[in-house]
Amino acid sequence: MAAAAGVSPTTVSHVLSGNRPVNERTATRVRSVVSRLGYVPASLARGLQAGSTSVIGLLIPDISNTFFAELAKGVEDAAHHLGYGVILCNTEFDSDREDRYLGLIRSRFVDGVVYAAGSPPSRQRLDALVGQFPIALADEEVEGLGATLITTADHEGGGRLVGEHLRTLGHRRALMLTGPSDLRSSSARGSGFKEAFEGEVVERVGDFKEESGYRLMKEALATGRLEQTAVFAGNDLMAIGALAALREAGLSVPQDVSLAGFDDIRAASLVFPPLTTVHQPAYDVGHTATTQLLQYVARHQVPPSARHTLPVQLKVRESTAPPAP
Amino acid sequence: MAAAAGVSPTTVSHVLSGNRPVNERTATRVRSVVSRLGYVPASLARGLQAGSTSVIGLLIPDISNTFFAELAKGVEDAAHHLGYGVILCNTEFDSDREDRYLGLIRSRFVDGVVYAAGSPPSRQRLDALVGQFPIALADEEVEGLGATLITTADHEGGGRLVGEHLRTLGHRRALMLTGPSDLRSSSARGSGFKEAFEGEVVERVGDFKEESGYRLMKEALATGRLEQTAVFAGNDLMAIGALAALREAGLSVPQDVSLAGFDDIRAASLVFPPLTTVHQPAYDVGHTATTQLLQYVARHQVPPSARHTLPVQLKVRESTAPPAP
DNA sequence: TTGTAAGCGTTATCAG
DNA sequence: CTGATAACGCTTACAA
Repeated sequence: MAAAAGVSPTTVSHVLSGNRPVNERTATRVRSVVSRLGYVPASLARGLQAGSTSVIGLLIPDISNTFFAELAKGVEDAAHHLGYGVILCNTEFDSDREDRYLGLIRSRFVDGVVYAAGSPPSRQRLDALVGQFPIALADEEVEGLGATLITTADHEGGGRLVGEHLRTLGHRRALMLTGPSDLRSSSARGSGFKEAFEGEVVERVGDFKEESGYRLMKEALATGRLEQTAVFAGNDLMAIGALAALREAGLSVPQDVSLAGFDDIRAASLVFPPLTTVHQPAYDVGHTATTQLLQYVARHQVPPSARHTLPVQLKVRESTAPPAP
Repeated sequence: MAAAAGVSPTTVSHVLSGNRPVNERTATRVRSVVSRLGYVPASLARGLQAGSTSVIGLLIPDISNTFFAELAKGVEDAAHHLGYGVILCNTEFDSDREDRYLGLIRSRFVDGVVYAAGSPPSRQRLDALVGQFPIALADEEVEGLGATLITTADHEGGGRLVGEHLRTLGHRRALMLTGPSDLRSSSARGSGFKEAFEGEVVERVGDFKEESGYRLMKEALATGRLEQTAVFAGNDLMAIGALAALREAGLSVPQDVSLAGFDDIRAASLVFPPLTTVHQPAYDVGHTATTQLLQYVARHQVPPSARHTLPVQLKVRESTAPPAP
């Protein structure tokens, strides 16, 4: 490239970066050759020299889950806006896969990480990174981790909103279909709910997947007549599973039983009946986490501890109603 | 690192790569230092030396669209399986953004690209790349592009399936709410449909977004009584929009009008009534495109022209029925 | 205003 | 069996 323009690589570099003045004639000549040849500086070489890649990693368990897809969009938007690329690390809840990606991170292919795959086995793996590498936890916090940026929705507040809502409607006995008990997001939803509901709550533990909502609901139904008048599912996916089980059992929502979810994924408003749920700002979580992270990454600093809790919103739709008399 | 183990960098490299025999004692010592220090070779330096990054780019318009999210998952799975990472390039249908990402590609940050953002303005931008850079087109082909790998679902066949289905039910007049006319996928669905339907078809052109389905349906309804007994939307999103418009107009599906979509996104089976649609193997499209692409990338070859058309499947649900007598 | 040379952290080649 | 050296393609002192 330099040869083609009859100048040194240095000059080409400076023409392109504007890092030092270049004679206008020379610059023009260089630019014309650059565009004729379609030359673009090799980002690897540049990154090696600069000690940074302008790319961040996004670790999530499942990109086809609309919640994470929204979050990913927020991350990508923020990153793009600040001049960073995003490398997609889909773990499928698989620890081998997560390991591989953590390796990629430690090989300094990325300048920072937005970590949204908070399943517990991740902890030890993360430990090695945190404090030495810029990480922002999104959506899920990881217990016992050192200094980190944390951005989550207000899970506890959301649970509280649902609890109040059902109590106000007149429900006194509720069934909770929770997510994994070792996830803070899951337990926080539950504790918020129980605190506000004040009535009798029976818990069944699932895993945030649709199938577990279905199965748990089936099990609850199998014991005979359902004792509770309301069901609070740990997330919308589980609620949708529970809805199917309820329908199969000939129970109608909300006449026979009220049902509420969490997340407000797109499907929640599409099912019949549309689901009462807690809107979680997935996009904002991703966006905020990324903006926070990059603020430090750009200055070559390891981020400090800080927590951002984003507000949630109760969406009352048609799946909840007063209990049958 | 090398110093800490008392050997040369060369030896460290060989211990880690296994590229040449190393004395077992030396190797053990090196490995212990490696793990104590948590050393991982810098991928940038490695990539610079090797002339490849083991990362591919995935260009899509919108990761929060479930179709693309599924496709992305297929891409990521295939890539991961073959030892590649995926960098997420979400264009938001924005050409500036696409340009930035194409720049990233031309800077050789990636070894290849899966391109699934086939909006027409992309063509000239792609031209500069194709033939010099490994690209696989997924889901959407771009007209007039040179040698490329193309993987799409059988859009035309899918349209045909819907056409036959509606004709068999007894419909003779249909309204088509199409996607952008300059997308092959969209026009192919339409031509397949018209060919098989054999009846009278009125077309209205939208843009594959939910809102356009709603608007187009509204417009059709505004002209007075709907002349057609069946509506074929270019994709499920548009069908869901149309469904809302129909509902608002007091028309019920499928009693008053039959409605079919395309894609079989998750929401399609969740809406009420569940949508008759064409299942498009989004995951497989992504997976196939990536597998094909990497086959050449791994050998440092530019891929030849080849086309893979993946079969689609008609999912008959409750939104279609014989026309009212 | 421009060029030369060092160095970023690897791996391949060539020696020993 | 192991080490020195060059090279990957850039950017940035340092020189001219």
